[in-house]
Amino acid sequence: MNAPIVTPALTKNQSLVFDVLTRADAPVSAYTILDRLRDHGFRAPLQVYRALDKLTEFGMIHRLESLNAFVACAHRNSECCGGGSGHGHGTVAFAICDSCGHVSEFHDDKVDHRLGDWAKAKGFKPAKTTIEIRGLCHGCAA
Amino acid sequence: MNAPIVTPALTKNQSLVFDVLTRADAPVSAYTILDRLRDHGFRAPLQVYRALDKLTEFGMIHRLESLNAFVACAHRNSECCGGGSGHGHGTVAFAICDSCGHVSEFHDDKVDHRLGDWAKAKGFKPAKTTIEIRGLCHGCAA
DNA sequence: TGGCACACGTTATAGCATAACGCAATTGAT
DNA sequence: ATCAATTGCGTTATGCTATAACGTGTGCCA
Repeated sequence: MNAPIVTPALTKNQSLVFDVLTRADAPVSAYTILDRLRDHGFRAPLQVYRALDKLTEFGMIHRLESLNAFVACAHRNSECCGGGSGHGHGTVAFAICDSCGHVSEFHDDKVDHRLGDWAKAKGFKPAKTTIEIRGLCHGCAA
Repeated sequence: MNAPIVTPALTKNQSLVFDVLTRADAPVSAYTILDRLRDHGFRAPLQVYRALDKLTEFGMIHRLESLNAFVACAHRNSECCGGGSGHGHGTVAFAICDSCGHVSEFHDDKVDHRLGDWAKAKGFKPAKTTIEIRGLCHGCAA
């Protein structure tokens, strides 16, 4: 059932954007990505957004809705997030430190099932689920 | 003019904004609220945002992060969402129909505890948790 | 070799949110 | 009463986030 997780061949722009995200230790906004890629020829937001769209579609990055920013998927190589077709496992949750910006990505089957059960009971067809916990990480809560 | 519902005494602007949200059958953006209140003297986004901030603080409305829009709290009169001080029950989740825009607000203790347990295990101190399921409601999924 | 799909580049515009200033009304302790 | 602190209000200006609409180039393959 598992097609090997073929990382699709990325275009130049997609690689550049993905690189910025993998190097970052915190979420990065689209416009910050743009600024960091000006030296590589990026001039307009659309160049960034188009790459972000594709990378999201590939399941290689995530958008943090409460931040309007993006992170590389933490579950490298495992069938974490699923791409366009055969989704990996379900929803991913994020714990975001409001102080240092660090993001922990995790998955919880029980939460997933619980929300799925609610949807089933209501006849709601989920397409994408967002779970984001804002707060203070262990280090910053000290 | 309609007298506002009970709850904390609202200022005029807060009442007007809250009214717009209670009348709406779908989430409303700040700028849409602004447009709907021009006849009542609203001229600038800040008038809306300031009211929204307060209403959020009072627990009377919710912000939908994945939509950049706002809804009135569905749990009228019960101490659902908690205000500045004594919080009502925990996190609220939303199911948002991408077709008709309808939003169902619900709460699930198990999900709440589960996420709480994760946080406790990691030493993460949650401040605000967002759970939003985008998809198609029963009627629209037909 | 013509049509298609897709990435790319550019300009312009739309939509969301806050900074910084000053004024007015309220409260509440002196 | 009066002053000071607080809070809400209004305005202008600005910044950040995202997409529309147009056209170009390239590779594929029927």
